[in-house]
Amino acid sequence: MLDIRLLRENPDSIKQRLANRGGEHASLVDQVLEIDTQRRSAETERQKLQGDRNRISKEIGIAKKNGQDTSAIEAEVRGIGTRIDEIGRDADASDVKQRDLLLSIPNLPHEACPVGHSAEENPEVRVWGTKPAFAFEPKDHTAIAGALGMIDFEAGVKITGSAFVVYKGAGARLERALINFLLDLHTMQHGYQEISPPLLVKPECLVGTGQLPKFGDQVYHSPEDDLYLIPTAEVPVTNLHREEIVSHDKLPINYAAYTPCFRREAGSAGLGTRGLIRMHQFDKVELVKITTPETSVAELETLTGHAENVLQLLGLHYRVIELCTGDIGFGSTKTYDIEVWAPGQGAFLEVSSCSSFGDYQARRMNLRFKDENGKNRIPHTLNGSGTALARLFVALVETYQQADGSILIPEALRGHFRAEKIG
RNA sequence: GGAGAGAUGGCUGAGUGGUCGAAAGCACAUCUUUGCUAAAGAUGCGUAGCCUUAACAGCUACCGAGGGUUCGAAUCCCUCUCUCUCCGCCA
Repeated sequence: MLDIRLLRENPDSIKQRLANRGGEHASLVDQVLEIDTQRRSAETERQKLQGDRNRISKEIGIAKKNGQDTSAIEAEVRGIGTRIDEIGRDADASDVKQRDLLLSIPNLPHEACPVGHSAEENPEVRVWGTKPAFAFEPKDHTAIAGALGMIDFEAGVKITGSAFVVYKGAGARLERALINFLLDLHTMQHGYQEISPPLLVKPECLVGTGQLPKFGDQVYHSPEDDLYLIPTAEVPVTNLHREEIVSHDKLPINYAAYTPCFRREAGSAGLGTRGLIRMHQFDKVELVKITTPETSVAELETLTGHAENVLQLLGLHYRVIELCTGDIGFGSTKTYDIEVWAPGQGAFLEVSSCSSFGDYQARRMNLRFKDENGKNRIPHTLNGSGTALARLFVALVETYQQADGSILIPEALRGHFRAEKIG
């Protein structure tokens, strides 16, 4: 959520920066400002009337104590009360409307975020490693894992539906080894505290991180309980401190959480046609940071480095790209995507998206921190995948496939997998 | 699921219709004093909004949440949420 004061003071520069995202946001800004004017005038009027009522009511109390008749003055205050109700309804309605509008305006891209219209204009930041060479034609992960009995795509469809999958045997064990490897790396080497959150959350949490109200159709919902299945651990973990004022000496807060993630992927093309690449349910280890505004830019680099370290340790070729203003997410100010090379696909797959949200999420969830001077300020929130599991699985299987159809387990993972190869 | 108790400021805890945004204590901050590593005193010490300002100040709202009664609600009524205790059930 943007600060209404920023909008009041610099509406034109806000519109300009939002325009870099593409899409039509200027009229939303105008609407908010119009409502804001109405809201404030109603609010001022209401408060003046409330002040009148308080003062006169106090006089009634005193008069009654002195045994005086107060019926006339009571009638007067009754009239004020009616006015307060009327004006109050207007003020409250404007308030709700203003908040709704603010919640539907995306975040401002950071000054450092490259300006561009679409994914084609995302600059490549760096590349690590090289494409592995094969003495044979590398196979697709569905073929390799299928042959080894690691994944049963048909069973997933049978018990749930398309874009759900059943891991079996070495496949399930590889998935579990990866989870443990990632959690151990981030908690023991990178200094994150491990969190194991609920997978169902209240709607307020999704409002806090920005999925609601705009993207409700992408999230699974249980209407009986009004609970949502999390699309990412970012939601419960960032919301751990919703409505809180944390002390400055607690910052930065660093959390790592493994959870399954659930996404409806409504409107996504190609679902279920490419093995593990786009699923309704997938595992992910998520990194979340809450920082001071002064350190968030540097922390985004650190966070991205932690995610990259995963791929480096596993010996997987990857590149880092920065998303341009036309491609960054709704709440993000600046985003790096990490894409791992999958030889069987002949393509890079996005396994991590690392973003700084500035104060956008924190303002939505009323998260604040008390600084050294005792002032309440709004912290910055960041998150990044460290990393998504299904696509990491794909890259790993396709990169380490052998001519005989077996899969070599990279050195760093052997302690967790407890074997050197599959097949 | 059943029965009971409760929810007040960072914490403890008073307050059952009229200067209560809320006593007192603790904690915390600043200052003073004595002095020595502890104590005494003074002052300050919630959040948000509105209106203003150079700044201070002022006004309004908030005593779990929402609604109601009333000229006036922390206080009375209703609904909900949560916590605790006991019983039942369950992993």
